[in-house]
Amino acid sequence: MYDELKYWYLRDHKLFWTLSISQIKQLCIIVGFKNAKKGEIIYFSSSDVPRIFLLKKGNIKIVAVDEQGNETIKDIIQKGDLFGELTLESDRNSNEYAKALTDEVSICSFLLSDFEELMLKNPNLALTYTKFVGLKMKRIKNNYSNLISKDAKTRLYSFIKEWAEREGKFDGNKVAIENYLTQSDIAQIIGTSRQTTTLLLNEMEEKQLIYYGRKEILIDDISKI
Amino acid sequence: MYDELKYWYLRDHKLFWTLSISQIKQLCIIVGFKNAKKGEIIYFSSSDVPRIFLLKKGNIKIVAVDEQGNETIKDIIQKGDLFGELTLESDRNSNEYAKALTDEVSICSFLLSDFEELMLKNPNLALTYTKFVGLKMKRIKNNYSNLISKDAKTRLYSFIKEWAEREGKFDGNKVAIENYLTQSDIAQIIGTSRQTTTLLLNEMEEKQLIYYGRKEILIDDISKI
DNA sequence: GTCGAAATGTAAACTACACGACATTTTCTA
DNA sequence: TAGAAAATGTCGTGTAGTTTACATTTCGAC
Repeated sequence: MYDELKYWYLRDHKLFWTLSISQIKQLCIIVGFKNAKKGEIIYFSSSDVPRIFLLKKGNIKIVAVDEQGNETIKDIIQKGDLFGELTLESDRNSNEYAKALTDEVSICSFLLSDFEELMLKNPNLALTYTKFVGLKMKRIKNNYSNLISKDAKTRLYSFIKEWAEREGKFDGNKVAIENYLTQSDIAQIIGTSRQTTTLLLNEMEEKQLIYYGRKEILIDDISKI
Repeated sequence: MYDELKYWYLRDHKLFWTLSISQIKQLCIIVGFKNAKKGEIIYFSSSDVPRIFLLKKGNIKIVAVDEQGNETIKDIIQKGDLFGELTLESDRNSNEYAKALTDEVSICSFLLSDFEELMLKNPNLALTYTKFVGLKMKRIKNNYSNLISKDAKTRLYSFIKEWAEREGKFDGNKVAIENYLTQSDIAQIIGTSRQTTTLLLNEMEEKQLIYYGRKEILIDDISKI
C-alpha cells in the first residue's frame, strides 16, 4: 500500500490530530492492513508481536470461545475505535476472533512498541490516548452496572437508546440506526436468550416505539425509550 | 500535612517510579488528604475541579444511587488503585459516594489538570499510566462477559477465585483472603440476591471448598474452585 | 428463479433465582 | 453489659427468562 494512502487513513482520526504530518507519516511506515467482507472471520495471530488495531471502516465484533464452545461477544468495535492489546500482557488461555458485521471492513494495525515510542516522543498523544481509553472504560462500566441490576426489557431499552445516541441519524425525535446486528447478537450483548430478545423487540414494535428491520432500525420518538 | 510525609505517600507507588524525587515533591504540593474509618461515607464534591484519587491504604467501594434509591456497587477500589475522573467529563446525573470497607482508609487526591501537566512533562509517566488504565479495563471486561453468560454459582466461584488471586496470601494451594466484604456486598458485585449468595457460600462450605468468616475467607484448594 | 442456510417468530415446559418474611447470630455502641 | 443494629441463615411462593422444538420468513449463492 502506498504511503500516501496510509497517511490519509490515519490523518483524520481524532487521536492523531496533535501530531504533525511528518510524525503521522513516520507511524505509517509500520502500518499493516486488512480488509474483510461481512461475515468474514479475522484472526489475530497471538504468537505475533503485540499490536494495536484501528478500525477505519465498518463494524466488527470480538468473540471469545471457551472450552465448551460457547461464544460470548466481548466487544463491538466501531469505526474509529482502537482495540487490541492495550496492556502489555496478552491472553493466552482464551481464543478470540473478530467477525466483520458490515459489508466492508478495513482495519489497520501498528506495533505496540512503535506506538509507545511515539507516545514517548509526543506526550500530547499520550494524553489524548489516555482520555480515549478512559472514556471507553466509563462506557463499559455503565453497561456493567446496568446488566446486574435491571431486567431484560430495561436492558434492551437502554441498549437501543445508547446505540441510537451513539450512531443514529437524528431527525427531531425520530432516529434511524443502521442495523448491523442480528437479534442473536443483541441478545448476547444484553445477556438474554435470542427468543426473549425477539419477543421484546416485537413488543416494542406493537407499541409503535420502534420499527425493526434487518438493515435499519427506526425509532419513532427516542424520548419514549 | 508536612510535605515530607506527602512525599513518602507517593514515592512507593509503581506509577511514580519513573519520576525523580523533585518531580514527586512537585506533585505533592497539590495533594489533598482524607482519612476515614470503616463504614464511613466519603463524598466527593462534584462541583469541584476534576480530581484524581489514589487509595493509599485500605479498601473502599463506590456506590451509585439512582432515582428509586437502589444502590449499585460500581467499583471496589483497592490499595494502590487510582480512581475518579479518568476522563474529562463528569457525571452530573448520578450521585455517587464512596464507603470505607476497612478500618483505616486513607485517600490522597490531586488535580487532574496538574496530573495532566506532569504527564506532558514526563512521557514515561503517561505511558505507565496508560498501561494502568488498560489493565483495569481488561479486568472489567472479563467480569462483564462473565456476568452475562454464566449462572450465579459460576459467577460466585470466579469472583472468589479472582479475589484470591489478586489479594490472597498463598500457602501452596491454600489461600487466605482478608474479608472486607459482607455477603450483601458480594451479592451486589456478582449480581444476585443476598439470599442466593448466602446459600451458595454455605454450599461451598459444606463441600469443604472454603471457610467463610466475616474477617477472613480460607480456601482449601484454589485449583478446585 | 431455485435451493439452502441464516434469521426471525411462536409456544409449551421447566427452572434458577428474586422476593418477602422471618429466626438466629454476631458486632457495635451507649 | 445490655440492647440495638447489622449480618447471616432458612424457607416458601412467584415469575422472569431459559430451553427445546419447530414453523416461517428472508437473504444470498449458484
